[in-house]
Amino acid sequence: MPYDPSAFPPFAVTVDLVVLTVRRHALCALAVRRGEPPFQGRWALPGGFVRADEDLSQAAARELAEETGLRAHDPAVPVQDNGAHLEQLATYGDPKRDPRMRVVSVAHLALAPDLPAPRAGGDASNARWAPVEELLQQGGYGRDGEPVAPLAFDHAQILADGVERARSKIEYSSLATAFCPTEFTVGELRRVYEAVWGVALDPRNFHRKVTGTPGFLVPTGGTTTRQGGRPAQLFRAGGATLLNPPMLRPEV
Amino acid sequence: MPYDPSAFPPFAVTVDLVVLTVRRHALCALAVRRGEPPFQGRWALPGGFVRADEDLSQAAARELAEETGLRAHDPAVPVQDNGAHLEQLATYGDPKRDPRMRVVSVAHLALAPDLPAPRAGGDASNARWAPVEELLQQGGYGRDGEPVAPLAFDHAQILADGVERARSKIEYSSLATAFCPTEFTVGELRRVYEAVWGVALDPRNFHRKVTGTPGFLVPTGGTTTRQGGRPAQLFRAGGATLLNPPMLRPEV
DNA sequence: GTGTTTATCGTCAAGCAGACGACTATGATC
DNA sequence: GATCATAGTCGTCTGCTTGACGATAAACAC
Repeated sequence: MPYDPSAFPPFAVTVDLVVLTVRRHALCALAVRRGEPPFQGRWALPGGFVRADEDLSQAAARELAEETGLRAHDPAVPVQDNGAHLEQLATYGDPKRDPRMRVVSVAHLALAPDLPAPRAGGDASNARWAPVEELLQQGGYGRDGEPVAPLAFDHAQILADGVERARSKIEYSSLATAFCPTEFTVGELRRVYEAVWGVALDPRNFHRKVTGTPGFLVPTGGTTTRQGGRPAQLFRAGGATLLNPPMLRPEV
Repeated sequence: MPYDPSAFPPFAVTVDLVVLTVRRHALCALAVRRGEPPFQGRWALPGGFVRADEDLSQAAARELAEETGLRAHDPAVPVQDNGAHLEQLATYGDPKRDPRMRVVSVAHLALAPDLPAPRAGGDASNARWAPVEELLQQGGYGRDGEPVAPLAFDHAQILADGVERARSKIEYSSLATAFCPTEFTVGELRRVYEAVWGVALDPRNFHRKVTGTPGFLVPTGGTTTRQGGRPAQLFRAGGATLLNPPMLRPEV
């Protein structure tokens, strides 16, 4: 099969972002309102076209910065400051997923600590953090009683895949610390697990597990009472990125 | 940002396949020899352009069938007959990964039982099963003393990612059975784990683990002596696709 | 002070994994 | 046919991890 430029059809390639954070004990995702057809006025995942000279991860990092101001982190470096974790999720290329043309979307997953309200081109009403269950329920009613339209395109599927990736990955990695600020307490980390998994964990067993895993948490020496109650030790994420044996998600 | 068709550059989209199998106690991958530039004469992963009306998974299944004659399996259905397991691996889109043009490749991972020698357009010399360490070593010498050229494009990276995916996924899923024929013995399944992980496992503990996990293996009633020694029970893969608690890979 | 909240340490029993002994049922070899 | 080599299968024991849960500690609110 010789090289024949007419032998392949042209595609548009985009990146879509599943940006997750934990707000008020709930796992939330960033959604933006579409300003033009198709799906005008509907909520969608942030994303955009990959530029001609851009790598996929560069495009994802650029979109993330444009939407949230977050800098993406080199995955090889442990999570520090307020950089977000960013990784490729999966690629979606159904021929009919975009009615305009053939679009292949390389979805990425970003995990970020709780952030100020998002901006989308400076317009706050066109971007928001929404609980993932609210975004994923099809045709129900949101917390404010307003009817909820499903996400545009196949973004509900992409979001569901991203949430599932996050849920399973915090089992065996230190990724949950990406949802926390630089310094955090064991209790704050536990509340992240509880929000992402939607379960309640035993504070004593959780404390034993995370403090007993070498290299997972590094004490900073400080303490805080920002959660109330007895002062809690502050930690930073340690160098260990793999949790072995994994944190066990309680069976449903 | 209004819809502007000139706002995005056209891409070529391909699928590349990491097809793994276990032959003679070694994890092997399917490689094809390139017939045209660039990288003419070098080994590469099989793959090809996605057609205009084709989904990504369809394109991957088509390429797999063209190269091996294998039918891909619906992932929702437990592995049966000689269908191969096929799943999306990751997408590679470095602007310079193909010197001819901008190509985004959606790599897929296929796991197959040991197969007869492959064919590439009917020409056996242009397709082969090669041990993955042989394909991944850069500029060394193969088992026959012949110098080994690295794989074309970024295929060494893709292969390495696919191998790592397979290695980690058999820990917590029943995916290792995809390397086995329909009916297999506990020892044969153990040799799959040993080949994929490159370690030796205790036959007694392995037997206890896999036969003690409900729904993982279903006895067919038959026995075989094809491995020599005492006759062994034959099993089929059970409905359980998740292995909990996981099979522990011995630490390096 | 009393109560509430959160953090942290300890105890105990059940389950699982790793190490390894013992026995079984074939084919191969003498 | 006896012996050996090979592979499969069943048990035992020990140590580690988990899940359930009691107890104590250190802050704040009243």
